[in-house]
Amino acid sequence: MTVDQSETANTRQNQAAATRRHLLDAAGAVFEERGYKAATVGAITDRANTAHGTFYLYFRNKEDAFCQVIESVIVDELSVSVVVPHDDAPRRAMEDGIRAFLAAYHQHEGLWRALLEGMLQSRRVEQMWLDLRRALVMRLSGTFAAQQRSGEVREFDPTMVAHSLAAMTEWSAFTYLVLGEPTPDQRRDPEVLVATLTDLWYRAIYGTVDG
Amino acid sequence: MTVDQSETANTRQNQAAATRRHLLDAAGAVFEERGYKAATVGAITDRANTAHGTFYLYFRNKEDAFCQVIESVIVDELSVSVVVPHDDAPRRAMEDGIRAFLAAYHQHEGLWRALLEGMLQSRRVEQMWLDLRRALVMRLSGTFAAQQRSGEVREFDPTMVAHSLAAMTEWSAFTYLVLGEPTPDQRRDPEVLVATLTDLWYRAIYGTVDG
Amino acid sequence: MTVDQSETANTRQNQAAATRRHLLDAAGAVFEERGYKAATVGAITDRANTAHGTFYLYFRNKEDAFCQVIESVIVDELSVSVVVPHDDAPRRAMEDGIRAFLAAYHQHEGLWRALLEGMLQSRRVEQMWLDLRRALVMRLSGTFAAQQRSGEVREFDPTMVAHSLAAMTEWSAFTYLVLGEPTPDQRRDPEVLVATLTDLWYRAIYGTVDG
Amino acid sequence: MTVDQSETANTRQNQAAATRRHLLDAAGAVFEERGYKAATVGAITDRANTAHGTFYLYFRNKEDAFCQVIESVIVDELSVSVVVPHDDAPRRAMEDGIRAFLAAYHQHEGLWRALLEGMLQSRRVEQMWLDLRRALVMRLSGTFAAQQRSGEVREFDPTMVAHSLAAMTEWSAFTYLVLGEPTPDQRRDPEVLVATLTDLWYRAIYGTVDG
DNA sequence: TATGAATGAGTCTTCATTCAT
DNA sequence: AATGAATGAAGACTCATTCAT
Repeated sequence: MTVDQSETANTRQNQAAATRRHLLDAAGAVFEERGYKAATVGAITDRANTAHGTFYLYFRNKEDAFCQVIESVIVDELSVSVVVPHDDAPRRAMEDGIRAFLAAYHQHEGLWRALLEGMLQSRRVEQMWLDLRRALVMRLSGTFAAQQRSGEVREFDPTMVAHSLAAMTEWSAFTYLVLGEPTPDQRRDPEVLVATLTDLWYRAIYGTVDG
Repeated sequence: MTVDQSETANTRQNQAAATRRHLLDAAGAVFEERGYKAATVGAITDRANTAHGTFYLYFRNKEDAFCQVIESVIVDELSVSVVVPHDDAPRRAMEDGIRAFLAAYHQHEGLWRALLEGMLQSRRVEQMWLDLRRALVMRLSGTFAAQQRSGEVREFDPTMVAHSLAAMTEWSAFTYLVLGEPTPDQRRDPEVLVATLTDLWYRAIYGTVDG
Repeated sequence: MTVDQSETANTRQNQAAATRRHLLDAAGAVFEERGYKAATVGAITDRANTAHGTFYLYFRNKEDAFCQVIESVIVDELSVSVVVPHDDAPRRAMEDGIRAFLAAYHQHEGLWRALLEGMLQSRRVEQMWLDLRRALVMRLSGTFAAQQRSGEVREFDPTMVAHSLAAMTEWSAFTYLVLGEPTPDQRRDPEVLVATLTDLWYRAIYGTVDG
Repeated sequence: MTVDQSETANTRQNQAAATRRHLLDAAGAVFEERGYKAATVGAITDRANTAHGTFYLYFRNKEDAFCQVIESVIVDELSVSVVVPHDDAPRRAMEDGIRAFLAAYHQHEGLWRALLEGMLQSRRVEQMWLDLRRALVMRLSGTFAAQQRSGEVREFDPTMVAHSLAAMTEWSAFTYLVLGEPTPDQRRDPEVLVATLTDLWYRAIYGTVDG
């Protein structure tokens, strides 16, 4: 292969990568705006300034494109939000983790909404979401178990508690940030939710019950 | 109006009521089985043994039918699960309320799933769901506020805590009962979730924090 | 059910039957003109003056429509061409059968062509065609076997001979009538083919070999 | 032109010839497996390990490639099967010719099927097929005419009989070998067909009719 | 009140072919 | 000679909704 061919190949690869990027960005924007079902391939290619058929050069179908969007957009950001407990400031660690998660959520509200919708309509999206969630819950559960072994926290079923706290966090975030609950008219302040959730998490793990 | 006419009218009204009932039942079953989007008017009228067009005599459209189904099926059952605190056994009251809610959920898993889906696709369904939810959260919030005034419980933002605990409960229920999380292979035992949630609720409201 | 309703129902049934007829006729014409693959649902509904969706009220899909066309158009006509041997004039009976078959072919040349094409592209069409053909071959084979038992004709494998004579007849007809072989420039005269085929059939069944 | 250039040119030519060969082989395999319409240019270039665009360096389009495949694969083999009558053993000569034809057919069943399909969808393929066929029929017809002039065989229209016997042979072969008729469940034995066809050919040409 | 035939907008997907490099 | 990214026309099929009877 001559240098010339190599350069040509490189140029083309870059072009292709750019096209893929345009499509992925366009797909992200369209899913964000319209949700899963209402997003159409036509809207994506229009926004990406490519021909309709070009879409199928990079994605098998809409489902595939959606999964790629989620993976490229959400998964990365979410990994930041892993709760890393500091021995000396457990509450602070929790708070940071929750804040990071809510920030990731806030960043792509429409996409989370679309993910929820897609999960209910596509087996593959559901699986992707479940895998994502299970990884988080299991990491959390492992942390709890370790803390139990070292006597830091009381006894409880680490998996069920991790599951429930995770549920509280995601669904609170969704209803509060995306849907504007529980008081629709007011301004959202993510910090209010951070404070509430951190408090509940902390009580759930470290708190004691009087009676 | 003669007696005869009146009787005829009555008969007609009864007929109509029966038809409406058939359609509502059929719609409930179809939404339960297929979800919101995948449910078709044809499937509903087939199951109800009515003509396709009859559907539009009783419902403005699919969205309307879904809302009526939800209202007739879910709302009633849900009202049972309102947490009514007894002064003497607050934990027991909580547990009963949570158990009732999970039971209602368990009863109509497919419908809850469809509700989630419909909420993400139809403004009106979203509104219905939000109204439903807000009523619950506000009732809960009011109870908390009252308990705070009487000194039974510590200080916290009653609305935010109600919102978050409700979120934990519904989303735990959905992921646990409908999606089979967090451990897909095991049998679901609602009581395990009841115990976990009750514990977390109780700690959230009545627990104290050591440090 | 009142008389009025019955009349209404009847009127609608007639309407529907008419629509179905229009679609079937249109489909026949379109398949005749364009062949199987090139025929489109749009072309059919355009010609039938119905909406696109109406097509799917009467046919599951294009394949289904084609099969219905073939069944309504070809099968009937073909049944006429069954060879009914008269004891006293076997050659005349053969000739009449062959002539009838060629006439049926001639009537719907494009449709036969489309049938051939559809058979190669759709499992269901292939099956329909094979069933049609096998019935003919087997009837013929049975006739030959009977004639052998009564000593009218020599010994040979009745099924294989029936198969081969049928093949000669259909493929001769196709290449001669539809494709214009073997001498493309001349006028087709079906009687020439009738004479040739009758002669070959007769020799195959009743002829003797000198050496 | 220097020697060096010439050698380079030669190398290039060989490369090109090799590429063409790869594409032709790949096309043959793909048409054989999938038929005419279902074969895609992409499948061919994939199998040939060339770029998609390279296909159009060697063929004007799919139609052209198919014709070239047919010409390179079928025409050669078919020329073997020409019936060459020996004066002393006419029946044996016929049998050998028929056997050779069936063998050629058997060798490339999928391709014959594709040829039939292509012929019905492309004017140019139809023309190629007709030319091929007409050459055979005319050669046969000429042979018959010569035999008639030398008094070896009876009087008949040599072209029509050649046309009909050819039709019997090809369509028998197709339905028997490719489609598995007339008795789908049994094993195919080409020799059974050879025997049947030879008998019918012989009777058609050399037989006499009693009455 | 009930019927059910008819509508037609809306989407996905495939693939032969082109062309700049 | 070879590449492979891009094109875009074409067609099947679904289904909520309407409306004449």
